[in-house]
Amino acid sequence: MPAGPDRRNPNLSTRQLRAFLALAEQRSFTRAATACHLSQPAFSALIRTLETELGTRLFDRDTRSVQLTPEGRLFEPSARQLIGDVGAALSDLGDHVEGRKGRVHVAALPSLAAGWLPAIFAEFMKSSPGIALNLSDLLSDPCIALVRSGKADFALASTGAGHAGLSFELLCTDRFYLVCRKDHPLAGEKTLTLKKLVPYPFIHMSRNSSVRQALDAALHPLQTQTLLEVDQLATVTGMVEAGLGISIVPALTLFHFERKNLVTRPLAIASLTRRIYVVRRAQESLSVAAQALHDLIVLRMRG
Amino acid sequence: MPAGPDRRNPNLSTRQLRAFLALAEQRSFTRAATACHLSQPAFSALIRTLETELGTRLFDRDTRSVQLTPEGRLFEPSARQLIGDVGAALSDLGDHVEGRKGRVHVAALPSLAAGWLPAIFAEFMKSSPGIALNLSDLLSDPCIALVRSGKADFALASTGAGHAGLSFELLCTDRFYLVCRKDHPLAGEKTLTLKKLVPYPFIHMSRNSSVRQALDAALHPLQTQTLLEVDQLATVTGMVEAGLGISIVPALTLFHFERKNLVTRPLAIASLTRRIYVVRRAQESLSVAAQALHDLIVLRMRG
DNA sequence: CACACTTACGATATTCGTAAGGATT
DNA sequence: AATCCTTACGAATATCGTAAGTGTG
Repeated sequence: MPAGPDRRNPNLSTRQLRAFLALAEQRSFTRAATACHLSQPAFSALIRTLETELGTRLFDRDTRSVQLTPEGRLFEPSARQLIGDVGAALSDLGDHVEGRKGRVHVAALPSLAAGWLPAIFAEFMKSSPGIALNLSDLLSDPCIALVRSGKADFALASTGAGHAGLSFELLCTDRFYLVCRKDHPLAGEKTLTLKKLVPYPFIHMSRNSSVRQALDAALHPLQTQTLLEVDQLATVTGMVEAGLGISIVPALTLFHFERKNLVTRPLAIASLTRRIYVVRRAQESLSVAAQALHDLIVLRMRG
Repeated sequence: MPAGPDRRNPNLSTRQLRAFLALAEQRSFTRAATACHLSQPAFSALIRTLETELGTRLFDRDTRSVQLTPEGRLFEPSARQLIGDVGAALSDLGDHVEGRKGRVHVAALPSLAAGWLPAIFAEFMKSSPGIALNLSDLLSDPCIALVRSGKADFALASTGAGHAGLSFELLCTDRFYLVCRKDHPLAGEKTLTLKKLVPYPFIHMSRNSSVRQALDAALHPLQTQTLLEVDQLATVTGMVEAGLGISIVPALTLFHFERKNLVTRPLAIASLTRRIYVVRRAQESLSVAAQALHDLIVLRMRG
């Protein structure tokens, strides 16, 4: 027995709908076939197949006239609507694929969000004006949580514990700098070692910040003389500028400390680094827009 | 050069959309292929073709996991909506094709609309409860005009002038009857000839009615003694019953005259007939619902 | 007999399922 | 080793275009 069209799951194609609409408009197989870039018999077969699948004649035709049946007239607005909806969906998808539309949600450490990302965001927004950007400036763990939950496309963070299902790509290794007042004794030291710094009062970031964690790991087992722990780098700036103490911060945060009365000096200590990772969900590709921003970030960082 | 997918007119099929949705739900090529009644490699090719046509990867897959890409997630609601819309359109069309939905607009002569059609309409409405009926009870010319303009599906009328583009199918030949009071001299006549009728005062339908036109054509060149011309058959009934005169009416209108004081007697005069036609647009099929009503009308008239 | 849709038919392209391959756990 | 997706490939199917057929004005 020949397999007839499945009335429950008919296989309808946009070609058939376009052919149907072309014929409804042209009222001529020959002209409609031309419009569809098909030979007339092939076009005729296309219509016949559609009619078979729908289970009804759609056109009354003889050699002299072609016109819609009542059922054809009933179907025409549906077909027009469907073709329009398909076109809209495909156009929207195309816009996203080609970077004209989109949204990227980035989670980034505050130390990156304030100083280093703005220029990149500005560049990206200029080259991709249709793409909306979203930035969550949070500590490392909340950043990673946003990625895990799917709310953020990727994060720029230091790694905490092991995270199954996430991939970590090393973006850069951030070296640390001493920050102190120009009139501080250390400002003129020739070579800076940890031992020389430890005696002075420190202004620290709080212990849950990635800056502090990297620093503590590097200093261990040395103990610093902690004068104050604060949450914001800008507060560190103010405290150091007021002469309350010194601090050690990563290179990417130095823009906070480019001030008249302050000195920043690199610490040539190999172990004293902070690793910044691009964190994303493993086995899941980035959206076109997110990939583009990711690529720009990597390019500007490494290039 | 291989013909790539036309980004402007992509050929998208419901099978592809259903496959996409099945895979998005099942997150497994094997299970989704089974759900789509396809071998797994064939299903895989179907997805690959769809991705090629859309110009983007829709799923991230490896041996361990299958999940939507961001673009796939963007497309999913569209696909779901499209499949739903297609299903709704096809279901609606199917309802019409199978007679569960529909509307039929009939135009019919008043002489048919009052006496003969109601029983047929009642029968049709009972057997096809989902189909809405519309009846325009008008004189022949307006009936035909409704058909020509597309407002009515078909008409039951006598033919007027020649009408290009319309088809006339003889439904029945209506014989004429004398109508008079029981106490009228003609009520007891053995054989009725036109000559015997002519001397009596007549109650006539107005000249633009099909009843009158058929009658005049048959009587010619005889002249009747016209007492009164009225527009409604019911008025004829009243006038004849009041003893003002006699009348000649077609068989299909006799239900108006089934009254205690009246007599109806067939006129065995071959030329005295009225032809009732089914009038419809040539080269245009009737809707399923209209065809069903048409068939019932013909069956009940001729069967 | 001219025009327009349908049917016939061989050629081409697509799609199918089975079987083998490759990657991951 | 087991599982799952991809690739390979011959077979079945569908679709195409050319050419002949058919019916109507």
